[in-house]
Amino acid sequence: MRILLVEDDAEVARFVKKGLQEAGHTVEHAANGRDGLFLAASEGFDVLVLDRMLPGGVDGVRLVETLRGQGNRSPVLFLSALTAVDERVKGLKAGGDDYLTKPFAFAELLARVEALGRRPSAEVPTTRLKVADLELDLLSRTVTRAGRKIDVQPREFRLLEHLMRHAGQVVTRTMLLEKVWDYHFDPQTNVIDVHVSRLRHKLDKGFDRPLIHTVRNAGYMIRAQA
Amino acid sequence: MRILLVEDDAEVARFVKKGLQEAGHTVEHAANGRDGLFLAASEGFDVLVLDRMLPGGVDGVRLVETLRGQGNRSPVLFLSALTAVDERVKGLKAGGDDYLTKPFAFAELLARVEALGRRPSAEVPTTRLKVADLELDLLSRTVTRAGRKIDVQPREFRLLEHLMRHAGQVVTRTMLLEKVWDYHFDPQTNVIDVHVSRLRHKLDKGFDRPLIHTVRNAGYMIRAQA
DNA sequence: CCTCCACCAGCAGGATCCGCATGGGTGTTC
DNA sequence: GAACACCCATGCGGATCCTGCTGGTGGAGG
Repeated sequence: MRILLVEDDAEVARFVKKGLQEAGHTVEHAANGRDGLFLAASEGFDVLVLDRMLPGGVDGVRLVETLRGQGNRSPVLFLSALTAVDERVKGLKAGGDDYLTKPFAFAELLARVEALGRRPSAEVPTTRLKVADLELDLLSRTVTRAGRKIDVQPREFRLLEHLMRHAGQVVTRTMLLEKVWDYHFDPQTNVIDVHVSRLRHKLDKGFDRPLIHTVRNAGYMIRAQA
Repeated sequence: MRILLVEDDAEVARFVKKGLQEAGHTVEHAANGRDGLFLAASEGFDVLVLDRMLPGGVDGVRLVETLRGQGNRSPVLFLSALTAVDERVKGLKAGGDDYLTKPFAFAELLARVEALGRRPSAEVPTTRLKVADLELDLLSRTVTRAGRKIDVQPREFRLLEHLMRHAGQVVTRTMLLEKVWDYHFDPQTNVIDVHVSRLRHKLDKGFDRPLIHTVRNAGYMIRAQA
């Protein structure tokens, strides 16, 4: 399960991250709201664990509200030292799904995170993928960036879909050949390069922040951050 | 929102039920696990609020496990006097989605119940159309009849989609020209006839009950009945 | 029986799409 | 700094796929 932890207290963060990883999950950590928002918006996580109070403008509630405004429905668990009922209600009303107060037992945190992750897995067929301002609608087979429609060809669509389903992760050429081309061998040509190039041309042309990134000697990755 | 409350303590039950109703929800109440299970299994609720301890064999955890075993995924909030972390973890692991310990503030219960109800209600866009044993999956752009995959071309797909969206209703040629071909004039040819014919060939060939019906001097209609 | 409407097979034009090769650029290594 | 590996972009050619039209046939309705 891919989990995003946004927590400024380094000690708590280390503790939680370690525990979740030992339970077999993948954990990304951000130390402030701005970074957290960025990651949450650009990559797909199964669960977000947010500190309610965060340094630097963007606190937990603000973060959730922004995400929900963007149509992001990832389940959110708030972690907070604020025990007052009012605070908890505020967090839940803002779009949080659960609220756990510090100090907490790690076993309970884990159980709650897994409970949250369980739900959406009850297959809700994703109908649209989103990375930053780039959206891909599986139903209408439509791609838009910053609201503007972009025409892509079938193969390009499959390629982009695969990249977006693994946003934030490096996708190797071999994986692409398998999943997008159904090739189970090396075609000895640069088919992939060509299609990536064409996608780039259509998606990133005219935008200062490119979304498709090359990872030398590895493959490609799509995400917001440069 | 339809909420099922399973709680043996009459006082608590009255209090919770009243509060939820005042917040605009519909509440059914069962005083023991057996009744609760029966209601939950036979009617559709948006959220289940279960007492962890219940008289008479079927307690909260048992109830959830049974429901989950039946494929019921309704979100569950446990209400319990058992505050031990182990107990909470047990409830969550059994398939519960949240766990609130007594005594609790009603405002928090309400916020949590509404948080639980929020998730699945996020509008589920229709992703597949179905007429008799014919299915059309918008996501994978796939058509199957009686489980067997059928290849259709893009235009045929649009045609079929439009027919199925108006299953049981006559669809005129003019409507089809407008919606499927984006023609706003009469092409003076039998384009439609041809495509309908091709669809028929693919869909109804080999089945005794045809789905596509001609309505003379009117148009076409798709439906199960002959 | 006659007429009109609908059906279907075949055909051919066209457009789309895709993959390859080539030449240029950039980062890396020695 | 030179050689190398990796990656990028563009143009081209081919092949497939798709689509719409024609024209003859069948059947329903009057």
